[in-house]
Amino acid sequence: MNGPMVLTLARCAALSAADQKILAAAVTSTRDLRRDQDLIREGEQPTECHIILDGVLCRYKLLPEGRRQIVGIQVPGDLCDLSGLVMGHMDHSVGTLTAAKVAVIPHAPLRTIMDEHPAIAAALWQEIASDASIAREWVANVGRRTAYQRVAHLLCEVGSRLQAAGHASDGSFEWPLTQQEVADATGVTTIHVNRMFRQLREDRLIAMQGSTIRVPDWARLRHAGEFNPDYLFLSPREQERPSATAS
Amino acid sequence: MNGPMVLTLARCAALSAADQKILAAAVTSTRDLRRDQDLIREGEQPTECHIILDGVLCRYKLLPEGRRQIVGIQVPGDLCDLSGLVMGHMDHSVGTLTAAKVAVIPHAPLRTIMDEHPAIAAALWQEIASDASIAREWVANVGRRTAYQRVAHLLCEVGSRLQAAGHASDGSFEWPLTQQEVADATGVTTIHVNRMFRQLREDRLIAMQGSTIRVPDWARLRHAGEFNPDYLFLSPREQERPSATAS
DNA sequence: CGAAATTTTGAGTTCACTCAAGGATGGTGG
DNA sequence: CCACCATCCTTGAGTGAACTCAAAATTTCG
Repeated sequence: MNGPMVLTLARCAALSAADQKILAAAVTSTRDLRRDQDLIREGEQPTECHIILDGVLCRYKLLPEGRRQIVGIQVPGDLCDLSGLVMGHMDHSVGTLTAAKVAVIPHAPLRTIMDEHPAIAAALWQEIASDASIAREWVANVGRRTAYQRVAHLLCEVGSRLQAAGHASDGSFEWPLTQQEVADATGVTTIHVNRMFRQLREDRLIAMQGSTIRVPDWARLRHAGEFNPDYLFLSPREQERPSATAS
Repeated sequence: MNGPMVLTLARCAALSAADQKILAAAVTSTRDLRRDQDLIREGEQPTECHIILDGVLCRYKLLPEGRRQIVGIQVPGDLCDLSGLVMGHMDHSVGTLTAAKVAVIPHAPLRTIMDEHPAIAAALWQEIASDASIAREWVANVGRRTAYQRVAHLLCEVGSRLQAAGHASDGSFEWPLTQQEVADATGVTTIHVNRMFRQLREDRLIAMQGSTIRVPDWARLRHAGEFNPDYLFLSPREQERPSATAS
């Protein structure tokens, strides 16, 4: 492995240091991806899994007439193609939203490790179950919330998860999505997303400078997006809410 | 157990007869549920799992102001609260859409069985992973399809799954949802669902008599709903498409 | 520095929503 | 067995949130 690889599985709270080391040892290589590159495509039958070391990716589906729906965001620490391991083929594609770096673990040794280390198997179970939970929350988000609420909710989720992954500080973080991508994630048009961002700015729920977003008052943004982080199943350590005075 | 219980796990294709017997032996009791009754509620920490023997249930989330989003449908053969086993607490509620009967398996013995029978553990993995896949397809459905397409898509999914569960014949099946519930599943209003049903009828994509729906031409309905069953991961045996001339 | 991608704004349109009300259906009890 | 009540389904008319089309301003990056 190239130097001291930082492999912090998102659900590592359930893993001992020894188990984490075992997983890290199974990594055969890393891959650097540029922005807007696919890691896997729907229908493919992958033979390896990927853990995100850096960068932000998304799960998405393509529909007729060029429509696209982003069905999930993946941040560092996430295992992004377990469904390929479990089901044999991918029901969706995974691609980058930013330049990214992923660790590669072939399926075969991973299966062996899971057989021999129940705690690791349990952590991977949780990864899949939390993916399912997040997808269900997204159904509710696009199904029953207004465009304004959907964008606020997405801001909360991405902010919380970047914070948990150690990529936010003091309520500020790099926003990894273009407005086109926010549109594909929330099921509205790009133009309308732009109007919602403007309104969120006017309402002082967010402040943007370039691609950095600052949230002056998380409680208000959470309220606006009806956001309750329970569905993310972040471990208590990660739960630390991005508060204004975290410092 | 009360008589010859029919416990056909939806993903039983992956299970030997012996393994199925082991699972069935873990069932401690059955529960009869009336229509519109909750099996589990969001936030609860269940100590047992349920396999649907008969009837149709749904996963749902409640939102402020009485809004509700149904995030999944469960048919006979489905294991409907594995997420409670894996994550400790429920991120959503599960309730009946029709009168139903479920088999109860306590968590503790189930964990033991999973440790000792990898094939059973694998089947449960697949159950969770397919839940996640279905939820992602639902995100795309409510996010990027018109009301007409959403209802057509739901008709296809429920029809296919009832068919796979042995509850449909010759392209006809009992439709288990009220229009209110279809609205909660597709993210539109009840009134608009009614108009979409009318249009589907006028377009000869479905025919209804009472709560029985007949689909004269599955290919056309699938096309209308952009429905591709791959995301359901039905086993080849169950894959048999409800065709017009199934007899 | 220039080309391409992204963001921003305006004007008009439409799909789906709200409000309102009548009709069908099915279960329950007298 | 029928009357009644509750739920569910159906339809119409007007409204509004989000969409489409068009185009300019800004940022990013080779």
